[in-house]
Amino acid sequence: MLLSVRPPVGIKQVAEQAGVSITTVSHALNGKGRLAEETRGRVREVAERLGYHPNATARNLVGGRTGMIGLAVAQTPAGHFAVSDFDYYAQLMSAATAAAFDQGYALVLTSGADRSALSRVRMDGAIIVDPVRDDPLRDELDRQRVPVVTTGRVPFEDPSLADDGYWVDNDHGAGTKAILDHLAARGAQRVALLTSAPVASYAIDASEAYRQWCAEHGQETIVAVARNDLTEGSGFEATMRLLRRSRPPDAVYATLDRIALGALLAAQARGLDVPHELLVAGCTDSQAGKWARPSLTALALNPEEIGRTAVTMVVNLIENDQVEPRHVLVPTRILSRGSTRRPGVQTKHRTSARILAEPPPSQH
Amino acid sequence: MLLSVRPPVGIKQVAEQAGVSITTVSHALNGKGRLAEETRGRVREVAERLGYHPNATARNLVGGRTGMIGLAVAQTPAGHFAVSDFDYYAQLMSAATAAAFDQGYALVLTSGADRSALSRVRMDGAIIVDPVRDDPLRDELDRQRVPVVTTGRVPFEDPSLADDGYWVDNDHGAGTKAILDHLAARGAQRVALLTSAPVASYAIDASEAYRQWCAEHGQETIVAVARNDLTEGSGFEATMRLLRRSRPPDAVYATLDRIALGALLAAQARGLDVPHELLVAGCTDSQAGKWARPSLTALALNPEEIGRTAVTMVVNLIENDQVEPRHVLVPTRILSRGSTRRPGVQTKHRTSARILAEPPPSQH
DNA sequence: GGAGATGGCAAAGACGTTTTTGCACCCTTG
DNA sequence: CAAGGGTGCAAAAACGTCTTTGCCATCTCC
Repeated sequence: MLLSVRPPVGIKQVAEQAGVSITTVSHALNGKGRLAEETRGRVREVAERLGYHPNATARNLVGGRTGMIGLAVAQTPAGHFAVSDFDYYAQLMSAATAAAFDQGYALVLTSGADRSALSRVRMDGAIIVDPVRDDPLRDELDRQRVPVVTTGRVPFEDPSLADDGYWVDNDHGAGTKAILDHLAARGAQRVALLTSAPVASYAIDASEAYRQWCAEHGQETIVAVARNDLTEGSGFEATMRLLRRSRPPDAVYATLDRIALGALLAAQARGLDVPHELLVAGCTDSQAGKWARPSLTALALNPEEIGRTAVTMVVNLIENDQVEPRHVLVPTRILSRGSTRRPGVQTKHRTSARILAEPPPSQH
Repeated sequence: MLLSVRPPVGIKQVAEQAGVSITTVSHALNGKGRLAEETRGRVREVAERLGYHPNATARNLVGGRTGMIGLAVAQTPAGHFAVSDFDYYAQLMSAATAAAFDQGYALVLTSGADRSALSRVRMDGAIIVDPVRDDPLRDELDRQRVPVVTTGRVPFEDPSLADDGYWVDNDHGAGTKAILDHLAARGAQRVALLTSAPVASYAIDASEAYRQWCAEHGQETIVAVARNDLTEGSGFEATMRLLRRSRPPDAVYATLDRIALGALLAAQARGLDVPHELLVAGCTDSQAGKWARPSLTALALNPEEIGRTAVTMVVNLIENDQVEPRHVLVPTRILSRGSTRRPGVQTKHRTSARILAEPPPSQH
């Protein structure tokens, strides 16, 4: 193989070859200025022939924009999750990537824990997934006036404080009540809530909605908080605690699919048949839930829509310095599956959440 | 809210505040030049106080590096997959992100189909996952002398042509033979191969290994190629074709987990008990496979290791302009689960693939 | 006490674009 | 035919940093 030290082809080389100035090249290629159409064509052709691509860095330097949107993946005080742990994140990211690309941006993955991310990569905007309070990256972004959209809200301990930043979130309040109704419609008398530590807004919303729903329905609140690792194991353990009570629940709603799957395992370990002796439902659809036996009824969160919306919002903030509305609620829907399937129960449409039937097996 | 138009703090502002020249600031902050330690400290302190972060774009322009590694996600002629479709991709990406971050780089997601990606974002190197032939992005990267590492090799129709680029891949040959041995050890007499169109190297490797194994074991080759969408539906359909044969197979190995899951559905539809009447195994571990009933025996590919290795290789190429070895094979291992569990069968260790038992339920 | 070595710093150039400014030229119009 | 306006293009400035060059002062040594 020849060690050809080919000098990089820049705007200068194109100008030389085309016999024009670099201004003309820039104008011709960017459709600016006043140029003869013939000149434009010629320059374009030379650029093509030379395989010229403008240096993105230089372009960014003068333009002040980088065309990059940071995506800070989830983290908790207990460490940060691998994206692969939850279908939710993967789907959100996948949709966000496509949406960003369509709008002329690229997504750059960054760690939410590391504020140095900003001095490595200049981003025009950022999306923070499931933000926690006092996120150092968020602080840094704010200081640098980099627009931020969060998916899920910053959880405040005082619920009267609302997150007035830009965010897109599910309507977890309505969704939670819908799935509690779903369980009640199938005969649940004592629905327990299986939740995680309130480090993310969805956990807080779900708890709040659960309490309200119980008050409205005159039901005792039965709550178990799963260990922070949020695995099937922690769901298993928390459910076992519930089932050992003197008056155990007859239905369980978990705020995370992996925890709900742990609940299925716990029911199995206790010899309880799901759905006949215990109803189980989870939040967030997942492949695992689809394939579990019984398959897991889930509150689907539509992470693709959330990812797309977040990208659109942050792009608007970048390009127009504003976006309306500041907050977007994405509807949830209930995927009714085996873990809540009881004969002769008609589905009730009680909330805005759409109720969908399970897809046919071959589609799964 | 006050509309404070705060001017961005640059090296100039720091120099002013510290009463020195910008050269001195740059030298102080980067540990270059000959400066009094006291001066360095003072400058550093002023920079900290002002919240100064060097502009990454300008720094890149002069340095010629961007600190970014492109990750081109999978694509096929039939369109590109969502990353979320396969746990494999999500795990690879997740591990690659962490590895890149550890080594001072950030991962930028890009579409493999779009060669314009390069003029948007300048990347120091790129990782292309499951490359196809004549990838336009790859061509463009080569032209621009951007180092590329692929995970999986570029599939050549002529097997005598090897991909001499830089790649990291599983040892699909050894892995395939190991899992075929696994099936044979459980009584399979007629193992069928369920594969996808040979657009990726793993499909080619698996087919080749399968043919060799059949020749060595005097078994007829039984091959079905699944539709290109690579869903459970295509696996279902392809398996049904196999099962309708006059002499149907008694075991099926699928080169993708979703196809294997489709095979489980097909067996169910035909009333065949898995594993007693039909053995099923798939390539690639997934949550769905873990939770399917019976749970799916899988050839685990260790995508995290692949992602990490690819990042390390490309970083070496960027920083040292070379890397040894040019090719890395990551071992596979067999996750033996319900879909191949038959009583009284001892596991045989016949290849380098490690055979692991299924984790306990609560760990899943 | 002068020559050389060393320390501290400022000025200027470079990175590769985009954008602004300005100069010619040609055409129209009264 | 001159004034005004449009057209085509080149030169230069700007983006924010790092790096090189070189000047000046101070020290060290004989």
